[in-house]
Amino acid sequence: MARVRPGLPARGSKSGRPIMALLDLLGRRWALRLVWELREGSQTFRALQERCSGLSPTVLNRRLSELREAGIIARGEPTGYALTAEGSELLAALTPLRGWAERWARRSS
Amino acid sequence: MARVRPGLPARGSKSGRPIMALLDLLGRRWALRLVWELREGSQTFRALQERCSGLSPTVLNRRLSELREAGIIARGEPTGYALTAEGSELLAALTPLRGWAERWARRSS
DNA sequence: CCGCTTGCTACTGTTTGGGTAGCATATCGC
DNA sequence: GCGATATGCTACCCAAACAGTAGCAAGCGG
Repeated sequence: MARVRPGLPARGSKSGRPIMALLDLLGRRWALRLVWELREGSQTFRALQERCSGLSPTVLNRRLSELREAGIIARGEPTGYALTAEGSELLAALTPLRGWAERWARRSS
Repeated sequence: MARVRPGLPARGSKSGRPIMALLDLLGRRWALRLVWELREGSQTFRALQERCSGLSPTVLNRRLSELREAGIIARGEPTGYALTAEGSELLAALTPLRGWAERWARRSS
């Protein structure tokens, strides 16, 4: 399942530095996007699929498993998936990206 | 070459919202890591390869092309690659991740 | 010329992801 | 009970992405 934990060496880093593990985990397809799509609360498996334009359930389930094992997301109540407290902090650390992306759009238009 | 520009619809988003294009671009393997590895200045092609534990030149060149086309990195002087001004701002928007990753490591140990 | 570094491409396999179908469970109305 | 619907999820097979290795052309120092 290609576990990703901050203590384990990440793909491309034998040091085990947490930031490398994180960049590895978030650098997998749809991982960043999934965290982003959960910003407004819990979503069901199928809702996540639709928001990511029908990504295959295989990959969705794999990413969900990895992110759950990393403690970033968890099962929602009574259904679906949601960010954990840690996941919410990660999302907060990610929000500067939105501002940057908007400036980027203005500059390159 | 799978161009990524903020105006173009990203994989999985027909809206063309810049954040989606960015999450798509940075969600490709090694992309986040490459931006990170350039944080302390220009690096040669082969230096980047080593820092990412020998990722294949095929992929490295593809990521570099994509990131260059997106205006995030550029050719260094006289050799190598470096972050552009925009790229440096992106890196700045990414730095909160390091703090999060360190807390993450402490919590899950 | 020789040796070294530069960025980069070609080739061949393995890994990852995409696309579709379908299952088992639960919940609702009836 | 019954069907209808929604849930999370798995199996299967094929395409795309990536890894691993070799090697090339250009530039520079000697």
